Amino acid sequence: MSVAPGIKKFFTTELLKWNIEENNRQLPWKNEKDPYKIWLSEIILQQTRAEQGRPYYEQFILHYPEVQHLANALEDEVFRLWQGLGYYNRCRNLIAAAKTITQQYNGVFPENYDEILALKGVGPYTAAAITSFAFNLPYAVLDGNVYRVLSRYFGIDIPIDSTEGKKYFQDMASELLDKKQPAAFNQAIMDFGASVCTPQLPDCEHCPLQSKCIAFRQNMISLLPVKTKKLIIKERNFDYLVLTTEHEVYIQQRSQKDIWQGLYEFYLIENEKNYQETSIWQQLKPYIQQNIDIEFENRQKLTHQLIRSKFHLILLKARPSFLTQGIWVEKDSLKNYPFPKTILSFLSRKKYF
DNA sequence: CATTCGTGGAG
DNA sequence: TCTCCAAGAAT
Repeated sequence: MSVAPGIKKFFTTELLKWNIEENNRQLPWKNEKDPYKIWLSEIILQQTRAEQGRPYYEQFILHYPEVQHLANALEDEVFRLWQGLGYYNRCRNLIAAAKTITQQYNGVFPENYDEILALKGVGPYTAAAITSFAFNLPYAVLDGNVYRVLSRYFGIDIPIDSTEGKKYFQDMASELLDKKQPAAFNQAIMDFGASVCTPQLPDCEHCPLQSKCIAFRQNMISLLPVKTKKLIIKERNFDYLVLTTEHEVYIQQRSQKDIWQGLYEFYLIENEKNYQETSIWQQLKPYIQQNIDIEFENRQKLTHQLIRSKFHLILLKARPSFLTQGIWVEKDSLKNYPFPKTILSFLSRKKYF
């Protein structure tokens, strides 16, 4: 890192000063020292805005005040609490890690970096956050905020989504880290990125780092950080057969390896121009009492996908014998199962359920 | 190493 | 309506 020492010193000093003066953001996990609660908040906050994650964090703490409560909970119940947060693999890993801590570590949260990193769902960022916040160990966090702040202040145009960029910025963050107060430094740089050095329209006017910020001086703020990869949006068409009998509905749990893993849904036919030409429809035909075609349709824009879902409400005379992968549940008990937003928006109309 | 995983806020 | 992207990790 060929930067004048004075520039680095200025960065750390001003950042910590800013943190003391402007640290008035009231978030429940702020200044928390319990590693369990820090871990929980960090998993919830991965790729998630603080205000979106906050109510989930509060519910989890309420239901599972200690790690063994989480480890012993029913999986569907935990997924119900996670419902709506997205990235459901985090939830599965959360449960797995809770079991590891409870069983392998006898309920005591491990205190060193490598053991914490080995927990399911914990990567370099989360391990650094937990060790620094809970135990004040000198590990520098590297998240979206840190990439942005460092790339702008030091004027680095190495793509942050490249292998080279990851190593470069991690080394830089580690070097800048105030080893005497890693918790405060990590907290400061992330808060600063979230509230001053924001992705769009950063508040350069009131920025304490402005005078030495390369991006500001060279009018490069909007160009940094650099990313190379472009998002490719995949389009998918879902036809949901909402199979019902008089009192029951057929639902099935989504398998791994795809979106919404672990959540439930109705019988799904994907990417067929006409669902009534499928073999499953031919099998269903003799059971059908009433078919309300395309009762409800919606589009869900995901980060990497555009999903168009059509819901076909179908009343059957009886349970077909060939549907074995899912379960039949009382219409009233649907609220006990976790569903993706697309399904919930259908259910929320409460016209039939 | 490139791809994939949700949802919602903001401009 | 469209785009970006958020306290990243697993595969």
